[in-house]
Amino acid sequence: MPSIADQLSAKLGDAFASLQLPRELGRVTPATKSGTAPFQCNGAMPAAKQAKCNPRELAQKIVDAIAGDALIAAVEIAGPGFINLTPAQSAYDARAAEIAGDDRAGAPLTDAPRKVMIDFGGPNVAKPMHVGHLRSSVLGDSLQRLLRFRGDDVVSDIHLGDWGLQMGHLITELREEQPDLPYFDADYSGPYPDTPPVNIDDLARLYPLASKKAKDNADRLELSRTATAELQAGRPGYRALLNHFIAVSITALKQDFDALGVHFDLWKGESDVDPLIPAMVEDFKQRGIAELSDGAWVIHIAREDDKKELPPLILVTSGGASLYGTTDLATILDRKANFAPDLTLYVVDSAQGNHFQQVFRAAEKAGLVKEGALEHVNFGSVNGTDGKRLRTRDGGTFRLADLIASAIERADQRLKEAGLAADVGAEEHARVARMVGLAAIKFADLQNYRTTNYVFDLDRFTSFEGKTGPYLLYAAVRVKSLMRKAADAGVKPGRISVQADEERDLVLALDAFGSAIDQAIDNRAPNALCDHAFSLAQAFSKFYSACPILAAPDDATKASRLALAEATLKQLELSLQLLGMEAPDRM
RNA sequence: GCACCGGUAGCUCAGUUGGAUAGAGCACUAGACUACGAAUCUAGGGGUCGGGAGUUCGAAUCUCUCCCGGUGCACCA
Repeated sequence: MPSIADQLSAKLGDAFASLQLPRELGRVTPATKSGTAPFQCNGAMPAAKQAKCNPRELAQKIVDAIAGDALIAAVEIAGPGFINLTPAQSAYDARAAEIAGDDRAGAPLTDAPRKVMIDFGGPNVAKPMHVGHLRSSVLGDSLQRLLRFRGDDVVSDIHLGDWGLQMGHLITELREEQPDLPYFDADYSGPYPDTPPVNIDDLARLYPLASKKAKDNADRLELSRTATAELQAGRPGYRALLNHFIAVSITALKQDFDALGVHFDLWKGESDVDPLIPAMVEDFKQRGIAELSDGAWVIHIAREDDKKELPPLILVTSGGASLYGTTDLATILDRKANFAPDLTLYVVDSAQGNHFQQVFRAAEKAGLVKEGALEHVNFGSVNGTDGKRLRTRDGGTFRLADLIASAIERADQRLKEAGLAADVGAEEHARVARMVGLAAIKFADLQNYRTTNYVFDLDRFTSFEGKTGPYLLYAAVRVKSLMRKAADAGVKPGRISVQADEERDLVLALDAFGSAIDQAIDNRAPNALCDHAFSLAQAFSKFYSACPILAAPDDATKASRLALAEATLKQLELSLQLLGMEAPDRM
């Protein structure tokens, strides 16, 4: 059974179609104006414009066409031509029963599943993850959950940054520290040691050192460039080192992402597509896609109607090295061969807009993909309370691991202050603090539309009051507690009969689940689902305070209200899950 | 200079793709615990939607222009 809004849309669509007007104009949405009927249709006004007639008269014809329908209890025309709709009591009861009995809590599956590749996370082998990776990870993870839930075939790839100059930096800096390692001896014929010469802390230390030196020393930079080119040309010692770097890095990253509750299907990196590059470059040269310019092979991607001058994508540098545009193109080939996605989403910050425009155009020009099959899901920056990019006290970049740890610690404090999760044992208390801390930062991140820069304020995020992750967890925990009490009292959920206003409003909130998911997916922005989860929790709170359940006057009412509570819990937990959050049983 | 992303209540942010009197949370004011978890609920004050012009029955939303903040502009990723 579709949502009440969709059922009404179908009726109104029929009515518009019967008047030779576009069916889409019959779309019914929740009313924006409180105090009127719960649903509205605005289609009469654009239709009147199109048919050059009076909108109120046209609205009247629509109303006549739907007159007497069992689904609709009342219709009225208001203002310039709004059609306000009140569904029949039976529609609420039936829809509530449907949601209560549905594992998907009323959210439909897509009827046109796609193959979607989603590229997010994108951590760097050379550098520890920082705040910037938080948004990509949290947003990308929620998107993959949403797409899968709606029925698409999804593959996620972390797309590790393990190629290019940064690797040259690591190699040359390690060489300065430990020149006697066999990896640097060009005459050494192997085998190389199995034990890595560095740990994750070494990697985190070496890269900034080299990067800083190279910044004001051209010779030092050249050293790294040469090493990069040698690595890419296949120098065995450097390849062996690269493998160590990647292995050490992945071990650490897996811990971080497990802790964050974020999953990737593929742990591929830029270096994985290196074998594809020579043939790809050769193909581009032969087909005239790539051209020689200042000693470099480039792909011109500017178009005549461009408002700005777009620089070409550099495929091969004059030094013979490939850049990240090169590996991105090769990655598109690799994914095409292994998965053939209909759509690829790149969840990467807005600053890289130019780069993706270059890559997408180059890929289209080379005929690798259909137009529109690649999409940059861009997002804004994370700022401190001063409005500038989040920094540590001494001005350094904020490590993601530290950020998460402080959120969990703050959540722990909050729980203790409120006397929550007090009698569950130390281990369970720590588990609850983790869930609350992660919910705090994930919800805070996702509730903003992705392109806005948002202010990171841990005190606000970890509050149990207001529009926060912890509040939603609390709301779910409260319903769980209610369900246990009901079980103890022998009350069982039963047939739903919507009576009170608060019950009706709760059903209306439940009814909007599917459209919230659609909106989140269509905009590639889960904030629509955050809004839904919050308004559902609010609708439940109102219902909860206005409509006693276990103390209801009769058994039928108890059973009906308990069924509503159960349906709410199911949908709330599903929503949280799609946002990458999890509620404990008690806290 | 050019381009991209922003500018909405004191603060932090939504706004279903052009609809009705622009919403939420926090903060503030006043109420409600002999109460299924009051971390809740009820009511209230608070706005030149950055400025201006245009498109039309109707604009926070579309077009143009200007102002402010952030970001990016061939061999880093």
